[in-house]
Amino acid sequence: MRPVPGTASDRSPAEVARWCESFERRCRAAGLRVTTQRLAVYRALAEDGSHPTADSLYASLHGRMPGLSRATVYRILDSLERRQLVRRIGGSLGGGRFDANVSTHQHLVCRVCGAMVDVVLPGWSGAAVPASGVPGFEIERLDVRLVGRCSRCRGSAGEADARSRSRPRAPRRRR
Amino acid sequence: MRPVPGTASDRSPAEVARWCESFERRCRAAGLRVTTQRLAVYRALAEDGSHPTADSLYASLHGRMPGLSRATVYRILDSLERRQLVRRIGGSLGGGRFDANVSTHQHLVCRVCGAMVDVVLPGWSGAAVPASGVPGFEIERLDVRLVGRCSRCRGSAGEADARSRSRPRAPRRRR
DNA sequence: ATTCCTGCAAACAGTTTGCACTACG
DNA sequence: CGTAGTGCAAACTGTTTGCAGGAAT
Repeated sequence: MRPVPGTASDRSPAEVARWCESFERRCRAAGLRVTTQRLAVYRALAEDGSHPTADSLYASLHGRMPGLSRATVYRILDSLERRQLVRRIGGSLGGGRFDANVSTHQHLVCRVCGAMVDVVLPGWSGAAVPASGVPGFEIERLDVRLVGRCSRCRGSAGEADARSRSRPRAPRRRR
Repeated sequence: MRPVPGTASDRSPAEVARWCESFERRCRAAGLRVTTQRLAVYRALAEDGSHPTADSLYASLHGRMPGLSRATVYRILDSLERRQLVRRIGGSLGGGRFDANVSTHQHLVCRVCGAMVDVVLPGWSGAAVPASGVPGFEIERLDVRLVGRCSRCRGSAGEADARSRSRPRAPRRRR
């Protein structure tokens, strides 16, 4: 799979360290066993602020952990998301993406290259909205994306959107 | 593919008629040929307020139009989205979903069953936000989802989320 | 008549599963 | 030592593509 764009966005080591320190505890509290694989996947996700996909995480880990299987990465991310230890971000663009940042925040999404960065808009906490009279619906959280073009993509004339970029691919077998 | 939940939400015939009437004109204006298939796909999407997937639309059309191919539905939706005649809604839940309603609005998403309904929160126009100081990012639109549980799913104890529901499936081939 | 569009089937990409085995607790 | 977790490979779902024939302008 192609790497997720915006890979340059690494998180501050201090923040990563803080998250990883408490991870083992939070894991146990959630009734999850602390395995080498789980730790590795979580750390990789915490360090990578580009909101990588499961496959993308697998690719970056596979070098260091040759035994690691793709299915395990999917299962781990699934288990972590279920216990709210990571967050899954819906994005039509190339499968589900993940975020180790579980505190309230929004996302800036570039429609051209697909880059996605965290942003905090003060006052946009979940509590701000449920007041609006909605049917019998119980709102639990807000999912806000600010879609536009990142500084890099504003320059390049490109009107093509992310989905349409021809991606490098192995030559297609003739039929 | 399984049908998208919340299929009960049909749009008002008046609204559908209005959209369909102008569709042919808007198509030509966008440089798209007006084909039987394009009309059919658009009408089906306009009538279905449940934000169906491409596959789901194909399934509902295939009965009436036996010749229609799945690839065509995908291509049509893609072409329409590019010209902004329909809107693609990113959602981790079961692939891309589409909406014939292209006016500014938000979505209520049930995390249990995946149902998705349009909702208009006054004052949440795109213009409300870009003022917030963001780097070199040019915000073009806001993508807001209110995630929670619909009235139907609040009743049923279910804590399982939509992704985890076992879906009916043909028996798996033994290996 | 020209160009876009469609149907078909195969290829692709992303994700999930059954089963046997490993290792956490 | 019991059970959650893992590796492997195959299967499955959703989507895209090349090509040849067909329809819209």
